[in-house]
Amino acid sequence: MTFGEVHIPFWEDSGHHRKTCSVTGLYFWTRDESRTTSGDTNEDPYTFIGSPIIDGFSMRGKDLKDAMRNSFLNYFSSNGHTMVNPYPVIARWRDDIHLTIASIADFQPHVTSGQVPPPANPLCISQPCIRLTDVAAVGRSGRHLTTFEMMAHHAFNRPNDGDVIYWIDQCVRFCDDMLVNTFGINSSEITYVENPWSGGGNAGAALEVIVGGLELATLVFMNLEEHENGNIEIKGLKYREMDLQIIDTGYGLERFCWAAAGTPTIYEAIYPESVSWLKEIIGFESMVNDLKLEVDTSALLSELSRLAGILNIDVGTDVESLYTKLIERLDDLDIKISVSELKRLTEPLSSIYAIPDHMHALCNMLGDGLIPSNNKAGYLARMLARRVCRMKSDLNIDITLLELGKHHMDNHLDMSKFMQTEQGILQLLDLEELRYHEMLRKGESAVKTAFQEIPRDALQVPDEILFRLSEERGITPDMAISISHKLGWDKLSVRVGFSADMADRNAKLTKDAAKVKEKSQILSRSLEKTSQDYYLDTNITDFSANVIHCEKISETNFSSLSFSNEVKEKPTHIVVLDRTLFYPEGGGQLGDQGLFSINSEESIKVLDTKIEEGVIIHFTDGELSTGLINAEVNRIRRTQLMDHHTAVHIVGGAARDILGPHIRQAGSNKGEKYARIDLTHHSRMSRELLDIIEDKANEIIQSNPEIEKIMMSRADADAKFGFDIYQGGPPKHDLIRIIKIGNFDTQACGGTHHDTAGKVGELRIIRSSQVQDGVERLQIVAGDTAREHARQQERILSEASEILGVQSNDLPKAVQKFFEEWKSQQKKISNLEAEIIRLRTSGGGDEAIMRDGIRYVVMESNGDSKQLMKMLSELTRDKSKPTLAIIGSRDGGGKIIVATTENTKASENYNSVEILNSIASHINGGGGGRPTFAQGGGSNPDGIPEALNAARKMLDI
RNA sequence: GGGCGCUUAGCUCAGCUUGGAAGAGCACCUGGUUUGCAACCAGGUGGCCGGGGGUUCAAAUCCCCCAGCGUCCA
Repeated sequence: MTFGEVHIPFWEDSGHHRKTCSVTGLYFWTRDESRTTSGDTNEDPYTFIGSPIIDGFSMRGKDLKDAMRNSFLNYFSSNGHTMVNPYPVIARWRDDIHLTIASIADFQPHVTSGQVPPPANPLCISQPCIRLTDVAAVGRSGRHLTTFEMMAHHAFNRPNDGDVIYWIDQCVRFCDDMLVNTFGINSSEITYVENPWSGGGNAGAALEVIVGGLELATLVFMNLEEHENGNIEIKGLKYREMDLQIIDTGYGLERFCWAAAGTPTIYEAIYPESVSWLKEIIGFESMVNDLKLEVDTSALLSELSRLAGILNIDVGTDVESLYTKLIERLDDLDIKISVSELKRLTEPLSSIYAIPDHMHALCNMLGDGLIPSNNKAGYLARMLARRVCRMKSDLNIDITLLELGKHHMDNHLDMSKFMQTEQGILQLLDLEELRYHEMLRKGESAVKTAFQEIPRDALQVPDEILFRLSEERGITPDMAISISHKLGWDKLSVRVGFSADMADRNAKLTKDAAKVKEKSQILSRSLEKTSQDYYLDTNITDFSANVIHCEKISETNFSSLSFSNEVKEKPTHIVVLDRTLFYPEGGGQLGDQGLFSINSEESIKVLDTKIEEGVIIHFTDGELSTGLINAEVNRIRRTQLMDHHTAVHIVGGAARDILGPHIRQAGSNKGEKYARIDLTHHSRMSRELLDIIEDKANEIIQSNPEIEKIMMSRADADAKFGFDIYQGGPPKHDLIRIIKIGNFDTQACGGTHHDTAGKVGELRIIRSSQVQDGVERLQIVAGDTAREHARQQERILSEASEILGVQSNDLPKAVQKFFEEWKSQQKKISNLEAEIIRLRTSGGGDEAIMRDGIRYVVMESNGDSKQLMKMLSELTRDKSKPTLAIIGSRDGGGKIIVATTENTKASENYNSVEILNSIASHINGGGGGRPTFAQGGGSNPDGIPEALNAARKMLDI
């Protein structure tokens, strides 16, 4: 049997036949012996539109989804599966993806790798998912969505341990039974297509479940993992069997709804309220009537949806060829319509369909506490918000993003399940629309500048200009063209195929940028994991332990290491012990420092501590031989690190209490001198706000709650505290350490903490800055450092006020006064200088010589080149006095300026640049400029008189 | 995580490619015009050209570092 084939007893028991699809060549199983195609080919149009294939679901929208979901979950619950609550759509437990893209993503990588047991086995779930890869096709194809719920039943088997829940046969039996007996689907219309799946390092046989031309579900039997010595080859990669066999299924909730509703598109089945609301607002009916089409629009739409479903065209990037093909197929069906008519009908519709879908994704993301940003997951939310804003303006509707959000939440969402409040989501939507309009406003002048070289009657814009506007300013080609029409380039259009090229360009840029970072090893050989004794009692700092390994740090190894700026000396050796109290850098907390005693007199310094695969590595300034040693962690530094780490948790909790549930830690750093915490928030924080948070944090410290340190399994922690505890990053172990500070803050954290919050003493938030849009960084000092910081501030104040001879309180006023005086005096000086120049040049002075109607001025002066220029312009301004002026100054290495009065005999006879170049050698310099105005300088100021003499000689004066 | 761009007068922005006297519009002030308002005309005030370093005789302009802001892709 080759990989991918599925032979199970169920096929025979139920009268299935294995056949080859006449279109795709894939094998499929069916009860209908006369069937020739697998069901999901371009010869299998949707059969359920207008005649539903799932009975008994007459409702629409949210009610329909709820009922469908319940039926599914009930079926599996009553068949031995434990129902598991859905996970957030923001995949914070993973560091490889931002969004939950499938139900199995909930259990990756910890459960699928076998490291952590599943929360239940077998289980069923309906997981909201967001996939943005086909975002451009949403609304156009009739079936694409960015947000959907993946209903699933999962089983995790360990056949080697004799622990098998169920495998392929039972899985298909469940599926078939449910489709036929719960959803009333005609059994002869179901096909199971053998189409093996591989991706993300795993692979397995799989069946696509197709009914009525629509793929309702996929059943994946994941039992292979990528391995260099694997004996199974799939698509050029080698795989081997895993210990774990995973039933990974996915049933599209929305597709079930569509199949039950039989509406022209999937959007009408799940978002009927939004679709009709938007249609009403833009007056869709009268718009259609105005088109005076010969055909019935509802029939046309159904036809379009059927066709889009089977046309194998990338709807996202190649809209034009989709239209061309649609017209051809419609013509075959005797529906006569032109491309422009079809577009006028479907373009507004595609937006009407896409808006509720996008709002659904957006509300779900924001509901999970995401803050829109210009980076990472936050950017995805912003992109969706901006797509909606754009569609809104294409439709020319006068409704805010906030109103759309309100309408969507009222009709399609159960807000009680979200962490963010409805008010909070609305505020974020409002902010996003403001930012969008700000971008548009700036975009207008950007287009004006970018297009200034393009003739007004041009038909097209160079690609590069459009690429750059899009990448740097967020102005899509369509937007750029529409702005340009307003500005007077009324014949411009986007060239056909441009968006496809832009997608290619992005793909190429991404590919070029993808560099694999090599993870370098610190240790030259593998060692036993070190016993992490610092967790036993964070207050003990003296201990003895056995040295089990010591090596010199090679130059190449050193260059791949990075140390914090608190590591002042260059380490020479690394030392590994069997047990240690030294905390290794991790979770944003810097590594411990201290001493290793060789004997009662000699010791070496521990400069930093890191961890690699469970082995704790001490970086020292000397060598140790194996055997027992005494060691001591720098107690003052450790205490300070604990002050800072505990303070960071407290500030996070205080900020969440004051600003709302969307406040999350996006990163942190705790050193000896200060700590910082990055918090997700949509706006900049004022000093007043920081003060409020600071007060709250100090209140928490004063109330002195106990700091609990709880060890528990990953599954228990997830169940008890939810995913908010993983603020420091995705968890990497099965056993998790929870730090719980009263009721103020609970986090999974490996750092060292005090036993009670009061030990921190006091904390100050000394400044805030923005790391990226939507992330605010707070700098914190706590404990002794807080006091030291206050002292330093006072020193700065008193020193500054001493210089000005005022009291500290009067400092701002005094500085203001001095600054203003300084400015006005600068002004006065420059006016006086101008006056001097006028006086020196008005009369022509002794330096002036008249000859042949030209005034020659050759003189030395004071001042920098700016002042000289002023002088020269005074001298050569008057056209009635043709002048050649040469002025030199010893300022700044020597300056010479040569000028002639423009359009006069002087400028005709003399070239300033030539004169300058011929005399500049005397000051070891050079220069240049225009023929009537040249300036230069050099490095030999004392050469000025010689240079001027040379000029006089040359001019013969 | 990877790019790209922007920062110039109180505001909105040109100028940077190719180094050589800091610009426009709006706002503001003065004068003119007008019954008044709006508008208009003439003149004027207002700039560490984000910060720091470098190259150069000379940097808003070229190079490097930092900061703030924006934007695209994953």
